[in-house]
Amino acid sequence: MGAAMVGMMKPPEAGALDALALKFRSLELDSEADLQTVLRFVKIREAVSPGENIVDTRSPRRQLTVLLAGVACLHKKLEDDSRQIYTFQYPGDFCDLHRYMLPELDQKATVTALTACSIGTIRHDDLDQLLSQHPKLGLAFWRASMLEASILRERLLNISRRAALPRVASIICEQLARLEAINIKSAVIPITQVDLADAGGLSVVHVNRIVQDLRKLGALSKKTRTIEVASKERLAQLANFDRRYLNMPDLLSDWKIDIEELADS
Amino acid sequence: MGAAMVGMMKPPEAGALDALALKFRSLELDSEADLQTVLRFVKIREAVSPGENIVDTRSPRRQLTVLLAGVACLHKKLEDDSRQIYTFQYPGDFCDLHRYMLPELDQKATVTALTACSIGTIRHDDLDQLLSQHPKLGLAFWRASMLEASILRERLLNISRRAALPRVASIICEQLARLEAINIKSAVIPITQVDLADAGGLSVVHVNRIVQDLRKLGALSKKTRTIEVASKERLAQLANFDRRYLNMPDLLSDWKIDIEELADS
DNA sequence: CGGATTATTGAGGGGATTCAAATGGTGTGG
DNA sequence: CCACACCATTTGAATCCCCTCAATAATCCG
Repeated sequence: MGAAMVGMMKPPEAGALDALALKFRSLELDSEADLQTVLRFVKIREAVSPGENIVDTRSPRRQLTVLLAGVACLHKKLEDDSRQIYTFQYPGDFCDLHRYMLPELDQKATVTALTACSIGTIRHDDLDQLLSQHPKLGLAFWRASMLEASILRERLLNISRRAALPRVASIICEQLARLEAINIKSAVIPITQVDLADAGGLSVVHVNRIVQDLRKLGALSKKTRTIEVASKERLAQLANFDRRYLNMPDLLSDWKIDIEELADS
Repeated sequence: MGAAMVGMMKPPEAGALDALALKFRSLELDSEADLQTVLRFVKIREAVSPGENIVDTRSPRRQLTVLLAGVACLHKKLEDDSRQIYTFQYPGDFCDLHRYMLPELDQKATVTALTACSIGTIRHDDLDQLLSQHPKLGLAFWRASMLEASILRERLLNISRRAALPRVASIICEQLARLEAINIKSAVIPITQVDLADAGGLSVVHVNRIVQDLRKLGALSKKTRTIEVASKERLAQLANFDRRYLNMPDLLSDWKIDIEELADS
């Protein structure tokens, strides 16, 4: 509908940018004109298979990458070749904003597709122009970065101070909430136990035991070997999950919010 | 010198904003005019004693707080009243940017003075105007947020995947580098072992043992009971420290950079 | 069908925790 | 100026959560 409003011919890839448009709206980019302008600069790239890198140290540094479909993760390999997953990325998320603003940063951090993904790119040159001509756009990107920081803080807290079970439960809750926010209602989290381990700072073996505990406790489904949520409420309770750090509209949500938590703040 | 260039009377608190000016320059805010404009909107507040909150849930939500002198930390209390320190803050750092952009976020996160601090504030209303009239300012704040995210990622990685000794060593390295970046050359890190524990996700008892190990290994000074760096090189080596994530100019620095690390990236 | 990745289960070890107590340093007030 | 309280630091002992190692299913993909 957005595209129609500005009277453009629908391009063949119509719909491909819906996720990105939704993202910008959630970042409070109010101006429909600004939104349509930036969308026009997105080039849609070929699909990426699971396990392939979307952004790595060898990628050209002259463009911003946007995830349009699929699930990816930002991660880094350590000296002992263990892996830390910083964040999971969903349709609409920006993969490498840090490379645009602080190009010297995070040389080794890479983005890898976890499922089949499709991506778009915006040239850095174009972004320079867009930002100078549409200042509101900068504020939206800024919000995106702050949201990422908020997610990192929450994960830091979980890894640092919580036991394995609430930790794993929290990560699953987050993914569920983020999937909901982009209208993906599936109870299956498209993430392996290996990924959970690398994101949560646990061994795969222990994650497996925790997952089985979560199944016994009624939070996850016992029927599959995948991560399938059986009871969102039970999971959130075990995780002590407070989704406010994700800064999402409550519209779609029927999460239990702890009343006293709200009251004393 | 900056203030003189625009022909202003030097206010009584001349020099108080130097740290903030330095910060903005490090965030690549090139325009001296923009810089002077924003500095003019900073109100200097009274001093804050160690242990007192600079920003908490009861603070008015209508202003941005800037640390002008001293050391503070952004942290959050958990349900079991343990504490997670997200980041340490130094002169020039913004304490509560997140409250400006995403006011619903991180309700419970507070900023507390670790040493005697002095702070400044900018009203959110003024910030609204400043940002719309000086778009470059928004990019600088955006960079500040990305830098914070970078620091969070590094800490996440440390806590998640490294043993206690390199973990503690890394945190100390970071503080040393950040102090250097604002021209504070002291080898004493103004942080207690309790703070180190809360930042590193360790118990105080264990941090103490690690600190003693670091002293035996020649990284910290044996002469004091404070955290005093005896050998920056040794510490960085034990920490496997790569300061690039801090995005700092190398000007002031004589840190050893691992050559092969640079070569293969 | 074979190779690779993921999931699962068992056993044993270790790093960090918790509990408990003593020491040293600092500041406040009598 | 000392006494006392408070906090940070230090040390010891016992415990436990999670890890590593190892091996076996189950699943996916070409």
